[in-house]
Amino acid sequence: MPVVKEQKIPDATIERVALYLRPLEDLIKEGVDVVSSDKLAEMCKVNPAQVRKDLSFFGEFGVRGVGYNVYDLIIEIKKILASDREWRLGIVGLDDMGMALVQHKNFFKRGYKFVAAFDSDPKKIGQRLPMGLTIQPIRKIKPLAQELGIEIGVITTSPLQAQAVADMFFEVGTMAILNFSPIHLRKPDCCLVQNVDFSLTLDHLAYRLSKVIRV
Amino acid sequence: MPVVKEQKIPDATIERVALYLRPLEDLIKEGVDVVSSDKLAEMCKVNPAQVRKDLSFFGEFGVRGVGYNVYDLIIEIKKILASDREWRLGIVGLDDMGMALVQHKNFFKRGYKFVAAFDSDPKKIGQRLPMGLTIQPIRKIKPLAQELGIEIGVITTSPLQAQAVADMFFEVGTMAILNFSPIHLRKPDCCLVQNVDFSLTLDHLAYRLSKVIRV
DNA sequence: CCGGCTATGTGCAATATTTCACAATTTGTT
DNA sequence: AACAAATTGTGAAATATTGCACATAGCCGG
Repeated sequence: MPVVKEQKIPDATIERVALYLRPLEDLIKEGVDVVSSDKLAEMCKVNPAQVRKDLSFFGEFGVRGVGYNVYDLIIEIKKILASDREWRLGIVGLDDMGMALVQHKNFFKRGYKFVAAFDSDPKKIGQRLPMGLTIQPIRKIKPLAQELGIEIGVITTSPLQAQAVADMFFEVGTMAILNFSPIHLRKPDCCLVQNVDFSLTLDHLAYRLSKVIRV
Repeated sequence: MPVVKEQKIPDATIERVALYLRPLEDLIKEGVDVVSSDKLAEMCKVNPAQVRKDLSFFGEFGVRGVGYNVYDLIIEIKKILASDREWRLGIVGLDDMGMALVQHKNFFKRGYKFVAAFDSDPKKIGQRLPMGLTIQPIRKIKPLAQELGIEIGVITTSPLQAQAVADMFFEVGTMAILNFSPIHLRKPDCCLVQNVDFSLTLDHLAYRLSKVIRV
């Protein structure tokens, strides 16, 4: 009887559980339908006990002596992550980064669907995107976010505009922002902001590289 | 007498130390030249003791009763992260994502310099980029990476090409890859791969959002 | 239907990270 | 020169995460 325990779930666990998804999908493609924690752990370069413990936070998905049914586990993980449904995204800023995100095929596959696109550049407004969207002016963010039920706002504007754009989303009930702009966004307590900062990623890589080189 | 201790430094510490950099640079712009761990912690939404402990892994940079000199601390953090020098990057794949990265101003400011660009699309080869680079064919990766001393390879190709491209870099001594392709790259033990996967980021955000909504 | 085999789920120990709390040090004031 | 105020650096406690090790449970062959 799988029961979700009332317990604090480590952030790292959520991250790993999301990570398990892609290898599992690869297994499906290969026609494999049962996988052990050992196998999955090896594919993800983590500890097998960790895989089992991670999953056990959310229920009992395996069969002792056998392993996990790959298909079922994918379904369960999607339920856990709330990615067993469609999420409606709006994007602001359609320079190269924005265009790259809008066309990103994995988003669509995983149920992340861009339902509106906004830019402040008059030259861009009115342009059709490959995905069938038309670029809207910034002033349409509030009405459209509300009308279309945008749940996640993706911001790739300059840092100068980012806060104002985020505030517009917050005002009409969009509670999550994926922020590519290098600025710390102020936000209401109930809302979520997830920053993506490639400079930080490169800083970390450079740090590790400098250690390797020195050795 | 600042001494770097022989001790394992948590990954999270490295990440936070990199994070401290931007607020510190903001302080410089505002003309502030001394900052306390409390102030810096507040700006970064972390615990003040954590700021002090993080820095203390690398030396003693503050003055008791006073705080940290902002300018000096920036210099020290850059030394810590090995971002007190130029890093030479090569990028493979110049669709929107690649173009966005090449033009990313923060990279340049932080010393990350693209010295070559490669693509497999014959239509793209020979094109000049705004940064003064000319797009080269894939077969030039090995000679150019070697000749130009590329230290970090940035891969934004399709997953089908990513492994082959990574291998070319590894073969000529490029020891770090920043990988935007949704595939787990095989690598020699001495080399580093840092993956960037927006689907995972969105999965995590959607998870947190679903908790907030439910409450 | 029993016994052997296998791989999960989990209590507990080991490790790692964060936070507290305070001694140490500097500056400024009388 | 002594003292008050401020803020660092850090040992030690508190908390969190990871990994081990094994009891438990399902499967299969005879």
